[in-house]
Amino acid sequence: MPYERIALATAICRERGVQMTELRRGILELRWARREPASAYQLMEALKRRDSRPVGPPTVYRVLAFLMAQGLVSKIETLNAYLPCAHPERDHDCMFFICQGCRASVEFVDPRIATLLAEHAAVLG
Amino acid sequence: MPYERIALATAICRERGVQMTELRRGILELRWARREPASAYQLMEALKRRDSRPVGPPTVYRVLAFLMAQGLVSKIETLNAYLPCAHPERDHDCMFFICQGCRASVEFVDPRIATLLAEHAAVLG
DNA sequence: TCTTGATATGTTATGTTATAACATAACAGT
DNA sequence: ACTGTTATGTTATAACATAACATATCAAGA
Repeated sequence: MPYERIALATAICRERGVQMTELRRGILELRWARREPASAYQLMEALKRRDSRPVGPPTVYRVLAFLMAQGLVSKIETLNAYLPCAHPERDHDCMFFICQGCRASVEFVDPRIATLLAEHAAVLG
Repeated sequence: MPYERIALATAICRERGVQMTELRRGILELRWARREPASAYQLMEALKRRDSRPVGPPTVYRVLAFLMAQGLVSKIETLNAYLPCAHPERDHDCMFFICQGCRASVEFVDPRIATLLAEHAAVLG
């Protein structure tokens, strides 16, 4: 299952003319490997453990920025942590619930909410 | 206008049996003085300039935590910054738009969104 | 008004998250 | 191979936040 996620992500990048590099794939794989949000520094540690290739914070943040730009991961601002995004192929206004007990996450999408937000935005400016 | 905000906040605290101290009032006033979100460290600087009373980060964060608990300010997670909350008397699921150009903020409330979120939460667990 | 327990603030140090600035490497098309 | 673009490495530091412990202030009863 994680493999299919990676294959899909790779295909999407190909189609968009951006590069799914080994580093980016590695971090995306790490992200799909666990269900809990992971911080940039946790991912940095995990990557070092897995590949014994040390990377610095800027590298990790750049990769996360790229993956977010492609809709492959989302940042959970309240946790300063990152989650993989289940539907990168669609334009995504996805939202997440995070269990306060076990930190597990569930993604969902509701266009009605986006519509309501857009209405407010239109009224307010 | 800001004065009324402070008076209302003070009354609310009184009613709830919690203390609206000088420090807390000072930070809340600073928050109402500007329309843009302000970070904890910016508030710390502003307070020092105004009162020439230096306070440390823990103090500021504690005051912000208190004000948030009372519904008097909200944290904008994407900015690590804080905004005063317009309706502390009501139980508040308020949301904000922040202008990416000028950083001005507008608060709004929409119970329909809260309802939709609650529905999803119920379905998902 | 003195004591006392609770609440609030001060202080020091450090932990955590994120980015600026600049150097090097890998890649894609010619 | 050459060259412009994209990606990554490296060093240092900025920005945000809290742990742990000390002191002060308040509120209410003896």
